Amino acid sequence: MKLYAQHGYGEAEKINQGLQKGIISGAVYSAKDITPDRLNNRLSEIAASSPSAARIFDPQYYVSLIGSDPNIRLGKLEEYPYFRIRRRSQLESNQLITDEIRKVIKFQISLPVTAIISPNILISRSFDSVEAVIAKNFIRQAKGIYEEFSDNRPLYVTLAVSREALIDFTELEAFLNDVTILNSPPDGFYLLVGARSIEARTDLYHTDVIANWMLLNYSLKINGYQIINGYSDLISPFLGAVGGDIGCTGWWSNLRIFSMDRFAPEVTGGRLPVQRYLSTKLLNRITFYELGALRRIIPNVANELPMDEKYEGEPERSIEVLQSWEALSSLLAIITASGDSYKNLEKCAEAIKSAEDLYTSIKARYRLDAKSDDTHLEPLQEGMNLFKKRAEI
DNA sequence: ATCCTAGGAGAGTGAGCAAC
DNA sequence: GTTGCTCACTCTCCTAGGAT
Repeated sequence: MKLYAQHGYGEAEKINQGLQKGIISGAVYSAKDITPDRLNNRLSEIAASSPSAARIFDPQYYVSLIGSDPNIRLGKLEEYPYFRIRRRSQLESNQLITDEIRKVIKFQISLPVTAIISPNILISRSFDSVEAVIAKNFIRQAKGIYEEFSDNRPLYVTLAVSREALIDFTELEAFLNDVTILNSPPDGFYLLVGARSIEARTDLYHTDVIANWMLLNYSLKINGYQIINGYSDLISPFLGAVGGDIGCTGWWSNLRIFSMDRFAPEVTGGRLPVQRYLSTKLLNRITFYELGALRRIIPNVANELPMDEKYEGEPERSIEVLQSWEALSSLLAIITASGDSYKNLEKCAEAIKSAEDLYTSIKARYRLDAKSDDTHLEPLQEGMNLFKKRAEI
């Protein structure tokens, strides 16, 4: 599995540096945080400086149904020619869906992207809902419309699902059956799993969410689709183990977990987050000062990768995401090396087991911050077991 | 234990200006 | 008219720590 940058507010040199260091192999740009003009320039710059890098654009069409709250934060999204606030009832018309897909694809055709992403809405409640019917329509029509443009780049269709909808296994199976018998299938999917909010860590670290997210990757792969997992962050290794092709993560917390919160009216101010260090051994992030303290008593916590030396004290802001990319890409390389799901899953199990052991030895000597603790391990373990049962591996 | 606000830094923006 | 620069300001991010 390869890693892409999930772009957001305040790009600066982060993506350039990630590509130069070879710790990411592409980037997914977000319409909200870049003007159409600048987007075009950035994509061209990357094409020139890193010709082999994947360059993709998420049109964020799913925001169209967010509602009419005047305070929603659309950022630059409104400057895009295809974007308009819609009501769900409008999308019950097949003709409108056709037109919308065409507009979004037409916009991307002129960009120096390496693949096209066709739009979709978010399935927020259930795979058995009006929204899901609309979403299936977006999926069915995409390839046919794309063929009008006689372009030869791969086409990915957005599939955005909330964790609530994903949890229902029976409905998920029925949905997968529909999607795997398409007349004109796309090359793959740009898969997003939405949490209710950015803070709730347990929202996605939940047995059924992990199991079914893995199952989506596994089933789609078996049916010949490529899968780009947007905002997958530390769950990527588990998705890559069972067939996911790409994982993505970015620098802010809203680029590591997908949530419509990103577009909701702003709540309050805040201060910059304490900088964290992604430990591949713990399958989690800890604060830079925890790393500093633990290094002396349990040196095993460090990844032994080049970026470690930037964490002697508090690192520069722009370093944090590079460290995340470096650590995650090395973890992905280890876990998904064999290309065989069964063997990869054994690697995952080993990783969880050694993380548990490491946490045990830390707990005896040091008290960790709540977000740095081991609560993610159990749902990962249980989710993986449930996945195996459901996929009959 | 939970809620809520203060507050700093980096990046983007646009006006103003100078050089060509 | 265009380009490139500075400067002051705005936007966006987020959590520590005081208040409840």
